[in-house]
Amino acid sequence: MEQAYGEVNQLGGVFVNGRPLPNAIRLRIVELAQLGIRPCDISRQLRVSHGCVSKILARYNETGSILPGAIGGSKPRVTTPNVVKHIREYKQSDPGIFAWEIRDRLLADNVCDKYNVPSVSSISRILRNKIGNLSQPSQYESSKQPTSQALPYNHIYQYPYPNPISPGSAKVGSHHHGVHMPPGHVSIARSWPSAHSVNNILGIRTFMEQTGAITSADGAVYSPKMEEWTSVNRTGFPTTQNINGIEKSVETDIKYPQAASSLSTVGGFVQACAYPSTNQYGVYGGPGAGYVTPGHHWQTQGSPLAHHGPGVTVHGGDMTFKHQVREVMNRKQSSPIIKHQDTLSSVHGISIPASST
DNA sequence: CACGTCACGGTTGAG
DNA sequence: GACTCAACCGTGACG
Repeated sequence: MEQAYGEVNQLGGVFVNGRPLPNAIRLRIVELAQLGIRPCDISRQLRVSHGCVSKILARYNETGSILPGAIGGSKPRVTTPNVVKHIREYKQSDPGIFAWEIRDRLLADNVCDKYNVPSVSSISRILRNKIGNLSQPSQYESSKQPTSQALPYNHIYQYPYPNPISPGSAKVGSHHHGVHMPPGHVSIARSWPSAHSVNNILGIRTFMEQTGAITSADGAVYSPKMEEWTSVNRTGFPTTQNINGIEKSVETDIKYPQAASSLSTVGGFVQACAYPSTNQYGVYGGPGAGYVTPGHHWQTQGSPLAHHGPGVTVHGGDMTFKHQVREVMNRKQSSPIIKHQDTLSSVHGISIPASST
């Protein structure tokens, strides 16, 4: 498996079908764009299809994240037992109620929020399938926990991005000026899992990422496998609350040798990524490097990245770092929401482990 | 020519 | 443990 090297696209770039580009590349795309380089040129330079460049940039502009979305898994269901219960209640109290009215009520009663409220069609289905016969006395004895409901995931789900931290603020301003803005500060990627993942792990992930990236960069010392970031992807979200999750993820292995290698410099940037790029097999690894810098160094411009932020050049101590990271995470955990500042600082921290300490 | 969009074939991971 | 299914991916092509 590990050998599963990718395919080569028309531009000569290597990619793995079905898998996201390495964060390093994604990052690079964003950075170059911020430097004013046109997407078509970025595409050629990095040898990534323009469709992909377009997509990544669009997402970045929209969410502030360079990270790929959460792949696989199931989206948490919105039709939790509690929601169904409420629907049933509404229907019982008003048999003629319309699905859309139920939807509104769910929102009004805070049974759901706009992010997890079932669609009208879902409600209709529920009415049809689960509540077909209203007559049936719900033995759900009422219950009243209006909001809190048992939505295991819900709460998580709730704020896809609402987190101020993220996308909104950050991203927006940033992209145009390549200035000091970290291209991708942390932010959440998409709305669902990702969001969560980030959510608590925000800092964490960020870290990991960096770690990862960096690590890989250094490759030298350790053989870093980016397992770290691995599952973070979505795993994070359910697990979120605990490092456990993380730890867990860590366990999962992934080999992502050095996708980021060339980007070593980018290290700092990685922060951009709210969370790891899922697992990318070594696939990119081998070729990766090559692929990243296929012919020419994209660093053409004098490695913009490098200049970029805070001490970008970090690749500090891989593993070591990891550990640190973990710890940090622990700490960070408390403050799931790390504003970029924090993030940044952390970033700095990266270069200067001190922060973590 | 640049770029947004989307079908396609693919992977992933929760359930 | 195999399977399902919905989510995401990047490419490549179209407009």
